[in-house]
Amino acid sequence: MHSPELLKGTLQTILLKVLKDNGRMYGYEITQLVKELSAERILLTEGALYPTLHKLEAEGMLKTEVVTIGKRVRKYYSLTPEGRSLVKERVNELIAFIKTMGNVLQVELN
Amino acid sequence: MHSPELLKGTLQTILLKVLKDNGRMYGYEITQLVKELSAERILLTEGALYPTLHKLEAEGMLKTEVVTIGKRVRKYYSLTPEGRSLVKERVNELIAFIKTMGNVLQVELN
DNA sequence: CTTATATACATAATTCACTTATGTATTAGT
DNA sequence: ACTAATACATAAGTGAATTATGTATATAAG
Repeated sequence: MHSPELLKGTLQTILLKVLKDNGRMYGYEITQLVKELSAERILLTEGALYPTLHKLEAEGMLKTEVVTIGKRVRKYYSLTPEGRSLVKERVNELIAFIKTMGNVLQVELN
Repeated sequence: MHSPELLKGTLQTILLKVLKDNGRMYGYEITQLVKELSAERILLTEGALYPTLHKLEAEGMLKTEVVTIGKRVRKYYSLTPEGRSLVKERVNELIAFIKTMGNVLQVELN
């Protein structure tokens, strides 16, 4: 498990990017995918996940579609066009940040 | 300038690593070096810098030496042996985190 | 010579993205 | 029948940062 402090500031980027790569997904599904992609090292908490999804939706970055499976409700999220621009921005920002850290810490990152 | 949120959790690592690479340094000197190494993209604020240096000192990771230049006081910081182990840990932790992010976001980091 | 900027430290108040805790309800496995 | 997994949501609390403020010396510019 990575230090939660390091995770700070990366949650929006993660959500937007997995939605870009995988089309529409629902909250719980995202937690499972991120868990898998990170080899158990990033375990998204619901207290952070849902409020962030709601926020991105309120900002018009995500749109939702509620689907009922039996008696169970799933809320699918997908990117809006504005969300699509935001992903690129956020991912580039993170890559730039990581490169800067490489320079400051004088380490190779590959 | 990088998003301050991304910086969170990296400050201790930065301080420890520049002290490891450059021997003893004082606070203001660290801010200038980090500014230079990051091409103006990481500007350490005093409100974060000094309390963090004090905390690392209190934990026995750093030792200090006060030097008077004219009427000006400088507080030099350097790593203790325990600080030296901590740097390695912290840098490895950050590298691991960055690799995980690369996997989750499916991006190349070099 | 005086005014602004840079150097150099320090700490208190505030912010905000997260964690932790709690709640509700359905579905599947044993 | 019970437990764990699935699936959502929100309120309370935390802590590392930002912002603001304070003190003081040194230097450059006009």
